[in-house]
Amino acid sequence: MTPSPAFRRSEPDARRLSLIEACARVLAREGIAGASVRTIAVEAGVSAGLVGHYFPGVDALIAATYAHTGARVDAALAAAMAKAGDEPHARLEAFVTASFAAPIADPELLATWIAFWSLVRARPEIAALHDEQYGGFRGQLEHLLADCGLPAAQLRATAIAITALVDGLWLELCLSPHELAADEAAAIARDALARLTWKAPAAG
Amino acid sequence: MTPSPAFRRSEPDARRLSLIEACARVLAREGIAGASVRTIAVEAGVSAGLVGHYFPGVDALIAATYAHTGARVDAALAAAMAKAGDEPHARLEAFVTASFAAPIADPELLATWIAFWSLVRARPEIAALHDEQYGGFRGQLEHLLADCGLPAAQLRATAIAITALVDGLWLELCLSPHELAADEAAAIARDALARLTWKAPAAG
DNA sequence: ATCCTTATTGGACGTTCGTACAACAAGTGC
DNA sequence: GCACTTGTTGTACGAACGTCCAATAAGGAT
Repeated sequence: MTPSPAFRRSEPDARRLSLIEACARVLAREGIAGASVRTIAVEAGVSAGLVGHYFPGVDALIAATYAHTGARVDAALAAAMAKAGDEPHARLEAFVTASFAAPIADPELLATWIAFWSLVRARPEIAALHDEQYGGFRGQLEHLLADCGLPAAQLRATAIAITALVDGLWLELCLSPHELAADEAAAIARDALARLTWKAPAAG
Repeated sequence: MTPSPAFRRSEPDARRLSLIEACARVLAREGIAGASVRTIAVEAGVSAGLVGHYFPGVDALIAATYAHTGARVDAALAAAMAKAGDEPHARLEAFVTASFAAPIADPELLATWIAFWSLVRARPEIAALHDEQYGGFRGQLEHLLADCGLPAAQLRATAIAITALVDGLWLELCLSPHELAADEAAAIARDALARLTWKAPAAG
């Protein structure tokens, strides 16, 4: 009979990915405080030593997990926009409301995201990733707003406001899922988007 | 000559408070991962063992720090509202924009706040504090909105949107202070508040 | 079948963690 | 000046931490 192997070799890229996904799950479940090399390794079903084989340190694994998660979000947003067609307003609304539908509105993903936020101040490499992610998001938003005819002078402030709204709704969606559901968050975002992108009222 | 004392006794309440404040500073500087008993004790200028004398464990100290920080925010908001007088719209605007002025717009306070957010999912007692804090904030907001004549049917959604906006702006203020300044955040919040509280547009 | 590459394991290392506790000493009442 | 309370220190302990590395073995190549 064939002796059952004690472990199975993986393609380096596949193993790398499985470690990243395990790291994301641990971050979502236990937060940054519980994301130790051993915990992540157990979650991935491998030995602790293997983490060192694929990443120079646990910090690098966490940073890679951030980058991977960010790419997932970007891809989901791009897909939602592509699905919305060519009409600028439809694309803008799709871009914003996609944050409150699968696969982005996943509590696990949001919890992972919050764990990253908590690292930005203390870890410069995480801060760099954040600036890149946030800048990309706001840049796309400004472009979409311009396509919708928003005056150039209002692009920055409006994009910041919408980004803040989305992030804030993410927060509550994740921290108090019993208080706020994804579909309600989507409705709130849709309404707020319409109000924030209307012609400026006469100053009073 | 008088021998200089090796240490100074403090009133229990004063020492307790100094430990809480030291904990907040550590959370702001290093995040939750760096908030160990020893680090906090050094920050407070006492020995590590003293923490155990005042709190049953480091988790309790962190929870107490959350409660204390929340009370500080509440007090600052109440003060800003009181200063605004009796006119409902002025009170509402003061309540919202106070989040972007001293003492709330302090990067240290915001960093501490983010550290708490990262704990909500993993620690039930922190989740309870969060629900209380968030509920209180939104409750006050709904009350102010009602005073401003907003229809009852829109109170909840509008309060959630404004809270999300404030939280999202806090986030960016703290994570990318070089990208977003407090006064710009205040201006964005003021404008968004006006737009979000206007009469609903005709659908279409 | 044998060799070779290298993914993978498991244990060792020094450090830091949270907690407990006996000893010490500061301040108060007498 | 003495006793007493208790805030405070320092240390000790086991557990968990990140990292390193020699030994092992899986799977493809020949």
